[in-house]
Amino acid sequence: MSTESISATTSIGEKLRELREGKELPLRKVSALLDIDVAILSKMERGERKLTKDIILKLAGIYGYNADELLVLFLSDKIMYEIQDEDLGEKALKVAERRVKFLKASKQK
Amino acid sequence: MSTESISATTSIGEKLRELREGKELPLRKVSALLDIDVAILSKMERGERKLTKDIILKLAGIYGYNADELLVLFLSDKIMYEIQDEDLGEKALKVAERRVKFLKASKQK
DNA sequence: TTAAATTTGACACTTATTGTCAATAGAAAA
DNA sequence: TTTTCTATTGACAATAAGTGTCAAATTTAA
Repeated sequence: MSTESISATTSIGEKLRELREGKELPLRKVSALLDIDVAILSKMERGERKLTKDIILKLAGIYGYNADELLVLFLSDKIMYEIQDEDLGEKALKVAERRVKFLKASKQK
Repeated sequence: MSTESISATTSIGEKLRELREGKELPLRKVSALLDIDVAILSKMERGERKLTKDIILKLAGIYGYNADELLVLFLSDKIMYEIQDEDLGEKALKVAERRVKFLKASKQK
């Protein structure tokens, strides 16, 4: 999966809302499928409640959308939250990349 | 500040411990300067308690060490925590980078 | 205006995080 | 070894943060 197609401006919540509206499904129906309160799903789509990997995977199934792309968006949201308005955010991302690559290289033996 | 010199294997806690031991300062003295319990500082260095930006800045002052480098390490630790063992971590980092760059470009007008 | 959909806020509940402290363990010096 | 300094551990209560549930209020569409 490439990441180039993923928007730089859309959060995971917004994306999920777009997908739901694209399928013309009301919160009511989707929340029933997920077996959660309609208020919670509403808040998740608007970023007021935390999403979980589990919910994302279920929604990918419901909307017939690529799960990995949603998970990448989800993870990048969490990353964005950590670096927020920090000036050093970009540098921290570069260091994290180096560390991830290092870990990956360490694991494959 | 460049990030190339920052280790891919050292966490912020380990780094702070190295710095403290390099200066041969006991936890007791440093925690007194920070006005926190010695147990908390011990746990922070070993990653059992969360560090804060505030503490990091104070420690940079105490150890006479570059604050930005420590903050980058601190932020990258938090990022690493979010992506943990996720296969998609690296892709999420790339998306986050694009988003940060986009935000930066939006702000400068 | 009705009806459906969504949002909002209050609530009780659980879980996480916090600072404080004392006991334990470890290391180094005497 | 005994003493002393240092560091770690775990328990505790207090606070903060996150959770699901619900009903009322608002918005949207028919």
